Amino acid sequence: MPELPEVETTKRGISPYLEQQTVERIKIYQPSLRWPVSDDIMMLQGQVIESVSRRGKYILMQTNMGSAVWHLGMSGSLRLSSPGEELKKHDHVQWDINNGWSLRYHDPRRFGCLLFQPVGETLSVLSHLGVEPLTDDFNGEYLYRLSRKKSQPIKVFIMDSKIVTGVGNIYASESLFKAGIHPNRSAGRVSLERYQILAEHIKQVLAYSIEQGGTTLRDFINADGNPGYFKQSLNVYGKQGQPCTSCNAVITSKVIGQRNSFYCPKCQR
DNA sequence: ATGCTAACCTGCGCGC
DNA sequence: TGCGCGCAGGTTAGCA
Repeated sequence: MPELPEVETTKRGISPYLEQQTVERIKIYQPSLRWPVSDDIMMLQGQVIESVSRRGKYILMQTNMGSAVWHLGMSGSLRLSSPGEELKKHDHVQWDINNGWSLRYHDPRRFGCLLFQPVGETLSVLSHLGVEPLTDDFNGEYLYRLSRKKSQPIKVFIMDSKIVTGVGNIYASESLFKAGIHPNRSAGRVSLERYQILAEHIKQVLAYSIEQGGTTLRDFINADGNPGYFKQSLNVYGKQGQPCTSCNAVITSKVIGQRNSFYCPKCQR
């Protein structure tokens, strides 16, 4: 489920119920996530959540005793539950909040994580991240500069979190389609002009999806977590065998950098 | 330094 | 209905 827009939507949905509230109790039902949930996380019990923020696809909850760093992996979700709600299969972590709500982490595949970050430290998973795609630091010049002499496919390049964080498999395919760039083209052989166009499309597609996700915010607490908002605006993702919306050529799928990739062989060069 | 692969897991949909 | 297979929105560690 989670690409950057879903993570941002989650953050916006839960933060009003968490910020300036006290974490009364933390329950770990399944510590075996991508990395084991450290006992240190228990230090956050009794602490006030000063802020909830997002970095790439990570959600950070800051207190005076340190921060929780969450990642939703492929199948994770963070949502609020009310006291009576029974625990579901794959609910791995629960934080009881002093306002009566509980924060639940649910993740069938357990590719996500909950890490403890001490005050004054930055975990390596965060310190290695590249720029945020929705800031001015992310632009065509930036991509052009970092891609020189890189022979890897451009799709792999823009999905590299050390370069730019938060561009997942769906939006990589979609933005390359909009920019008319073949996903297999060498990153080092794309012009500045085309990188400028690509950067704009990445920003647009992410911002648009966040906007769409925002429409489900009002029922976020009880949301089943699958708004499906992006489905109708997809041009190539999952559309192999179907005609291109622009030129009618057949959309192709191909594994690039271990991930299935979708593109129009005619529009994208 | 850089680049590629394997690995972590469960659920779902499809073909037989 | 049931079973086996392939595939899935992510990302790091580790090896070549």
